[in-house]
Amino acid sequence: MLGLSQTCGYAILALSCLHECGGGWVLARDIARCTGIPQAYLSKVLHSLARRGLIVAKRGYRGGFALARAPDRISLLDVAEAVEGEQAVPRCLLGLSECSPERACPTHRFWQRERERITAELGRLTLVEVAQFERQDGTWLGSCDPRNSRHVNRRRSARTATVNGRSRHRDGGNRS
Amino acid sequence: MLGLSQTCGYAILALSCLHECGGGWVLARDIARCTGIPQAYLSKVLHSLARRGLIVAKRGYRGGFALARAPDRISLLDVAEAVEGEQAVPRCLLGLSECSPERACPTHRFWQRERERITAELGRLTLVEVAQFERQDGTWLGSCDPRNSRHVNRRRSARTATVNGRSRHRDGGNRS
DNA sequence: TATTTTCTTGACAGGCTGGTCATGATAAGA
DNA sequence: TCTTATCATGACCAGCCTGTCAAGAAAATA
Repeated sequence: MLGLSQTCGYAILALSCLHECGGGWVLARDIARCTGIPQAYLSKVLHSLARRGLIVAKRGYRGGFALARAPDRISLLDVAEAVEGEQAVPRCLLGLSECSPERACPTHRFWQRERERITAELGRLTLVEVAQFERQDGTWLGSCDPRNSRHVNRRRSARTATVNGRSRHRDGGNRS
Repeated sequence: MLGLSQTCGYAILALSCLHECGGGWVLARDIARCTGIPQAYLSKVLHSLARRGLIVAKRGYRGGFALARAPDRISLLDVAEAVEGEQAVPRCLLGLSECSPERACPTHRFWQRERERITAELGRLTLVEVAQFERQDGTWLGSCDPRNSRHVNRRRSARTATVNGRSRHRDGGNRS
């Protein structure tokens, strides 16, 4: 099947959800309800995004997740590589391990071009474009706003933890 | 991972190998040796290609496999759909089940265009183009000629069973 | 310090993909 | 009819992806 994994789709939905909240800690539970992703699985996806430094996590009372950097600096390619590893867009369309310019598969040249187009587009699309898309069309899948949830942290706490605006960038690093 | 399955790559290698033999029954064992595909697994791949009518199989002494129709009428898209089902190039890049024009994911429009390009190219590329590619570059992975193998059927038997030139088209149908 | 809240993480399960092995079915020829 | 060559197919396995569950660790607060 020629496509990214479902987990990658989940990751983009979750990040977009965090972006929509405009900074502040958002509970995994609320992201799950907002996006429809199974919560237990979402926890693992979020964890892998945190490990790759795309988001930061805070445990305990009034904890949650937040973007680790500005939304225009998180591309869909970043997400794909965080979730699926470096080879999210593989070199050989046919999945042949020893396909190279010297020893190529028949789709090699075509896929080389196409791969560049796809990689470039995934690199260009950031969470900002995703949000714009949503506003323009109103068709985005995860359009429920987690801030309207009864479980979400109060707005004032969202101001305290200004994650996007830099200030706690280095927090993402010191994890075991 | 954004790519077709390895099995699909196997299928294209195997079909190309059959085409290179220019008609006549080729043993699964020889295709396996020529392409490097594990023989037991190749058997299953060939079987699924036979079920979809891309090749014909003959059991018993001097049996083997042969293309069921002319090589320029077997596209890579045919192969992908035979092996991976109709949705070889899925509608949603992110694998989201409910992604549609009314309720879209952020990559929807981009992927719609890209999907058409890829599908068209896979539909255009047939076994003939694959063979041309091989001749031009000499880089094709499965370039060992199974006819040079000590196990292959004698050339005279290859003339007997002219599969490509029509004549036994209907054989593919009557299987339980 | 005890409690509550929340993320973390390991165990596990089901389905799919890639792969192996053994047995059965069938075709040709002696 | 017997033998041999060959494909067909079911059982099985390992690894990955998706998903669930539960116990553990950490942070805030009373």
